[in-house]
Amino acid sequence: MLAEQRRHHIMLELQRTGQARTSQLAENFGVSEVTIRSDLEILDAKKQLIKTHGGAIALPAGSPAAAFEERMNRNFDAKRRIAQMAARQIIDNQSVVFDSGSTLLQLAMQMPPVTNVVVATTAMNIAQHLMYRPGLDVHMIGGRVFPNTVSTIVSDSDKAVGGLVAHQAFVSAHAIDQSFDVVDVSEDIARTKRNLVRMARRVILVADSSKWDIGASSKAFSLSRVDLIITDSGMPHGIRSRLDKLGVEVRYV
Amino acid sequence: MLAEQRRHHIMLELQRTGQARTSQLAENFGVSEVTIRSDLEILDAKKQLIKTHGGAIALPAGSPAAAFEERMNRNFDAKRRIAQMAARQIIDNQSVVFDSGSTLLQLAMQMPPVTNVVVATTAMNIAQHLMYRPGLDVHMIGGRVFPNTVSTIVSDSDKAVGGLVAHQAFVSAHAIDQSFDVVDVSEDIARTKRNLVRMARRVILVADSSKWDIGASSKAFSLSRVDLIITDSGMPHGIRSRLDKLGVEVRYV
DNA sequence: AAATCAAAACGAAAGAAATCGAAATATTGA
DNA sequence: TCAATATTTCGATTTCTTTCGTTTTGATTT
Repeated sequence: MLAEQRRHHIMLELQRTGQARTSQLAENFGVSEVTIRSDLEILDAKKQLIKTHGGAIALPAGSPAAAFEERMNRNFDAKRRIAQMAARQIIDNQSVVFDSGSTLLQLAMQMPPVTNVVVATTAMNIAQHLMYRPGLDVHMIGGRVFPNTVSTIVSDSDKAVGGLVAHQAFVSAHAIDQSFDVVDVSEDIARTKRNLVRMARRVILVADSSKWDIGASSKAFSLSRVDLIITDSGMPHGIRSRLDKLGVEVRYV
Repeated sequence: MLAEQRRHHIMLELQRTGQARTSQLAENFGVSEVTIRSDLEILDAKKQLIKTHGGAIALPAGSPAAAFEERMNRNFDAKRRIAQMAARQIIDNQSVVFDSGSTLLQLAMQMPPVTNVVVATTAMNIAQHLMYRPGLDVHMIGGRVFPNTVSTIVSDSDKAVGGLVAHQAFVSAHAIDQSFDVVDVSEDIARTKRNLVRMARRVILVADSSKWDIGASSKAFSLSRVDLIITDSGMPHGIRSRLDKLGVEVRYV
């Protein structure tokens, strides 16, 4: 049986029962568990299922918002620690820009009490989390709404927040490729991140270690444009030594 | 059963009954209570439930969101009928602007299937309702976020959607005073409505009859600027006869 | 209020199952 | 055949789960 066909059958099984165990699938198809795991990883990357410990579960039915919630849980612990460290960078009387994404939502949820801070964001869920907090002035950056991340696509940063120049921008990465460029799945999203970066004097990148050395189609900006990288220490050794030589401040949590 | 799926089922049980006991869950899933407790701890850390002695309870409904729900239910039937009529004004290949508020959210929820329609709105809840719909291009109009209505305050319409000129604007009223001006509680909100109206060639006002002949501090715009008023017939007779003489098209639902 | 008691929760340690990384081997398609 | 892709093997690591003794909690009684 061809690999592609086997993956299709995995999807069928998953749609039938809602879950599938690695061990079970390996036995059924007569291949090793490692092979099944790589199948699941591929299907997960295509957002056709959600890989879990021991197997995989079907995507939550209906709302893609539920799917976002599920993805929020991935690498949750690393994201939380990264967000905690990032939150400490925010001080009173500052204006900050928040990108969208699960790590940034975590950051919003962990934000310490501050006074007179302006937050501008493209993410609706972040705006809704922060808008009731005292001491915060929350601005939604307008643009076309992108359902996957519940956030807006920004075409031109000048018009974004009336020419606001922020002290700091907190940006996440979908992936970081071999030449140390922050890349994303579409030019729209890449351009948005590029514009957010342009809005701030200091750029802080938050990225858990699963993002390193992965390619994607559209370049957003180079790591050299970043002032501080907050990540966890789970990336391959080669990456880490190159990163330390780059001259950008890196903090491992 | 996979661990991840068990946690999902715990959430379902919690949403159904509002609470769950550790002992009960352990028995149902056939695992030890320690395992259930670790599940609850993980879910608690993700703020999906609140762990208590003996089990867990569902998250309390957010108070400000609940207040909006409350407003939504007031005069619900009239709002729904008004929204239905308003929805019929939207046709293919148009661009429309939606104000925020409960009647407009109703309108978004009742929107018929259309193709190639651009919707620009200041209301985050409306944007989130519409963003998954095919045939729609949803734009969030940026600005400072106003918690009461979960929407943005627009300071300058020119910068709002890159100079978008819409075919129609659907605007709600907080109140309409004796001189037939649409008025609101703050200058910020009034200015926002004024800007939305300015963005469109045709203005449609949706207002249930409880809004008539009530004063408020800040004028948004005059009724003479409106092309079509959709309301129910519950207002005082004096108002209605004056309204019919105004020269603006009025539909009663 | 203070004392009491059973149920529940916690901590640590250990066992089992599953995953990951890397290198070796097999299969496929031009 | 060659190169690219798929698959397996194997040891190290992580995650999940349970057991058991101790501590905490919440309700009841004094």
